[in-house]
Amino acid sequence: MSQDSGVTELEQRVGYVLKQAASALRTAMDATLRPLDLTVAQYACLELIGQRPGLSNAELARGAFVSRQSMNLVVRGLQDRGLVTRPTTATRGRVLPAELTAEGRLRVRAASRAVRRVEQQMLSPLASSAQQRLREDLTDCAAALTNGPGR
Amino acid sequence: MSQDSGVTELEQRVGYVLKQAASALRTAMDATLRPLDLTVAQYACLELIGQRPGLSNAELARGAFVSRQSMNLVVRGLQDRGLVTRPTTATRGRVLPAELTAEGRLRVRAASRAVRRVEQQMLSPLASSAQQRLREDLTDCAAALTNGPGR
DNA sequence: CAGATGTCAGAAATACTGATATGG
DNA sequence: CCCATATCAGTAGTTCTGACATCT
Repeated sequence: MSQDSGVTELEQRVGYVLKQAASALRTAMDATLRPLDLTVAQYACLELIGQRPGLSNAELARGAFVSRQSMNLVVRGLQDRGLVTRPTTATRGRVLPAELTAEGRLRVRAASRAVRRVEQQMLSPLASSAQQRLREDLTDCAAALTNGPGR
Repeated sequence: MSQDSGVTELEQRVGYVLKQAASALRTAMDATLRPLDLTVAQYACLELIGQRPGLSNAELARGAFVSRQSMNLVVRGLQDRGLVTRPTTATRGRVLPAELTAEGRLRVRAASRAVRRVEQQMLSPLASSAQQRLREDLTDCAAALTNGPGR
């Protein structure tokens, strides 16, 4: 390591390794969820609804990092498959809070177990303390980009 | 924190925070590169060619985590803008190795500086040693998913 | 022959933009 | 009035799938 002259190997760039890890995780999740007839977006939607019942479509979209339009299609598909219910009329304001059906709860439990296995495989080279630290550091990094540009 | 019964908060899931960080980085890079008239895919392509001249289109695609078809469109666009050159006939096999033009080198240098600032902002809450550790851990995590499922 | 590559075409999912309407 | 929401429509960029030819 000479003097950090500004030339950084691609594999040493945080952005690159972050993208690499996220891409690998995405591929692994796709493969794991395919036998369960769920896409990653559908799984994320189900998991969100299961953990925070009553979320609006816009909140689901933000939580799953997709557009409102895409999430709208996802929720409709899950409704058609009987995994999600949404009231037809708004009880408060314009929000139509989504909830899991009984089958939806079964499905998300199975999917969650499968995804958890993938996450554990990804974390397998790290010690338990390093795993926890990784979660915290990634959270801090995301917050540093979202909140504090000039603030 | 009671007993870790298998119910994990969404914000504690590695997959979620990883996606969160990657998504925030993507958004920040988009905003940073827009004034330079570059998309993230175009920047990744230029950076790859700059650091490893002579890469084939398929190698570029793998390196940028996109499909060969998408990378093909990206390279063509960069060729039309005079940032990239590719021989019309293959000198060896079927590969048409891409290289940066003089203007391409200028453009990628400016873009690289801008992206590096974003990366530094993302890493700002972390100490120097923690930054290096994060890079290594992410690399290990990606490798754990790519290489070693059952093999 | 197997394997990697470059290329083309169609289908599908997603995102972006703009517009409209409703409710706080 | 301002803002967030839900929804619809059109456009565009990306991926996936399959296919074919070329070269090692």
